[in-house]
Amino acid sequence: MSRQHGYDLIERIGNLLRAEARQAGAGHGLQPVQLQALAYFARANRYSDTPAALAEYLGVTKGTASQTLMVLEALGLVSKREDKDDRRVTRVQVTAKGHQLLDKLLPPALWRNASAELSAAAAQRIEDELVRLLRVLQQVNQSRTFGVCNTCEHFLREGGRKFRCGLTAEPLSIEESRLICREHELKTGT
Amino acid sequence: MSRQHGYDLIERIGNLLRAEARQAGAGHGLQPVQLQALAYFARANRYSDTPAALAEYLGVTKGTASQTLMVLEALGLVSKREDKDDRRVTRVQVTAKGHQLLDKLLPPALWRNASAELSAAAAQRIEDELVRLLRVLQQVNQSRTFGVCNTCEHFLREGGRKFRCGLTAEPLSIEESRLICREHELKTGT
DNA sequence: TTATTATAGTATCGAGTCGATACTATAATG
DNA sequence: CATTATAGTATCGACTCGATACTATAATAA
Repeated sequence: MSRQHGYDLIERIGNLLRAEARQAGAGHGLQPVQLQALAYFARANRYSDTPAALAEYLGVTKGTASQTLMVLEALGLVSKREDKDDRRVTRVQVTAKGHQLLDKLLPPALWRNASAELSAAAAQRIEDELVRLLRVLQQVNQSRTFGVCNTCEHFLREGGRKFRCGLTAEPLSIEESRLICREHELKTGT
Repeated sequence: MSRQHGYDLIERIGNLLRAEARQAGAGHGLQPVQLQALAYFARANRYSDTPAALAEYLGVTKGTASQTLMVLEALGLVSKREDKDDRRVTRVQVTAKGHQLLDKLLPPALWRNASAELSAAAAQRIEDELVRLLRVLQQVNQSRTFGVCNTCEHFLREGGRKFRCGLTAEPLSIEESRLICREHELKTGT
């Protein structure tokens, strides 16, 4: 019935959620971008917990990403440490305080309430279509997918509960296999 | 397959499109928000072409909306005029230059290319689910829907090609009935 | 009528985003 | 060992955006 185009719809939805995220974060002195960055590191695996990866994920320059991180660090929501092997890289962890805040703020109340209004089936349909849309966009944009490790082209099952990354050849824990990875690639033929 | 949650998906999609919109507008000295505002006025009907309506649409304060408009006016993309009946209100029109720019920039190339990759049926499925999601969000948020006039609860067909708004009692042209309206309300039982 | 209150919009300020540029430090490559 | 690439930071300027205060006009109440 509605004659709105897809792009307008996405814009509308984005505006509503952004306004909500702004309000949610404002109470704790956080901008929407900062909240997104915090959420990213809470779900990033060991190949993806760096400022450079955040910049790619958010689609901003590394300078901007660096600034965002400085704010989060000053607030005690994340901590940094130097990588042992490559002393150029900095690794970022979410602190207990950061995790606590995330649990409280994300997803925002509007989203939670909206989800409650939907049947499980309806929510699943929406999610399925969103996944399709995202994949096409990423494919066209040739951007990294930042998918979950165990859905990756490089993910190997070595029998039982043993997993390995085919790209780095390193073994992976179950927990690790559920985090998002910068090197994630869509399985061919999916 | 994917274990990402709906909210993360929306965030990802939003980031990709926002980065694209930023790039598109940057070449013409426009910020993403300014482009959105311009697009809004290009599709706003006569009840909705004011700074206050823009503020509601974008979810920002009227001060912010006013500033955004000042930029667009300085660039010659919109023009303002006083309302005849209520001298407090300002009406905003997109200039020829503004329309020209919009045609060039929106929807952004990424979206156009992605659409080209999808079958008509797949695109329709995505759009349908986006509409559902948006409606639930608006319902929960109790925000205005900003829908197209002829999908409104107040829209009246008076036989043939004659239409009328049941809220203001004014007659509507066919063209007008295709624009978005600040007073739009979802039909009950849809 | 006249006071009060509500609404539309602008002006101004400060905190923050974000891109651009330049820079340092380390690693990889020739 | 020189060159080049990469990770990250520092700094600056243009801009967003909320908060607050303000003006002008309209609607409402006394």
